[in-house]
Amino acid sequence: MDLQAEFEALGGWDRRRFLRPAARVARDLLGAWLWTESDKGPVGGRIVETEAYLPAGDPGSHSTAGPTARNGAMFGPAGRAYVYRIYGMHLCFNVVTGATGSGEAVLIRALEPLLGIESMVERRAGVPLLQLARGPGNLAQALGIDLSHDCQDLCPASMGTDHRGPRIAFGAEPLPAHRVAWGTRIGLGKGQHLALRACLRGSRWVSARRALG
DNA sequence: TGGCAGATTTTA
DNA sequence: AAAATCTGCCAA
Repeated sequence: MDLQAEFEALGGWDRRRFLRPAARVARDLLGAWLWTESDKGPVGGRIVETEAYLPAGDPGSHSTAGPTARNGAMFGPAGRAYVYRIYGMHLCFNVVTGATGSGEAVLIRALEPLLGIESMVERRAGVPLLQLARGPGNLAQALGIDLSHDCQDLCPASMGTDHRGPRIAFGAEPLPAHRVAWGTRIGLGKGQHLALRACLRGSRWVSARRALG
């Protein structure tokens, strides 16, 4: 099927898909479409790499010590964005999951660019196609995600013409289990032992190749 | 291909 | 002081 046709055939977003535990949502998001709207239409692609951050007992999660000014979105309803600045210069984009107040989310680490590639090239200034949206900071830049999107609802009842923020739509069919590879999360000081990083097995678009199951 | 330093600023 | 990162530079 043609890419544009595949994109248009997506049912749209569904908040119920985000009400599940983060590790489950991390898996379900592989193969889902993530995009933002621009003057020239949708900009984004197919998600190939995610990381789950658990509500409790996860020392690697921002939510581990309870709500703060930064992580407030994590304790809000599922299906909203959690966007934060890291290392003083990059942004990371997450989807809040689970029950309201539980403090869990899924970090979107990489996607396969499929929609509005020209816009991503423009934003990423001379970067090769392979690296357009590889790694969470790069992905946020390619899609034009910024701090104003923090706490934004990814699943509005209707999409007004002025909606520019990120959107996610799941594919009709779930990805078969053998297409999913799990590994440990990247860049953490604590909680490194947990295998909560999900990758589309064999995808060239993932951000790191190390130790996938 | 792999390791490391540097950029840069908010956060707890 | 450390951080859910990225890039360029170096060595092998």
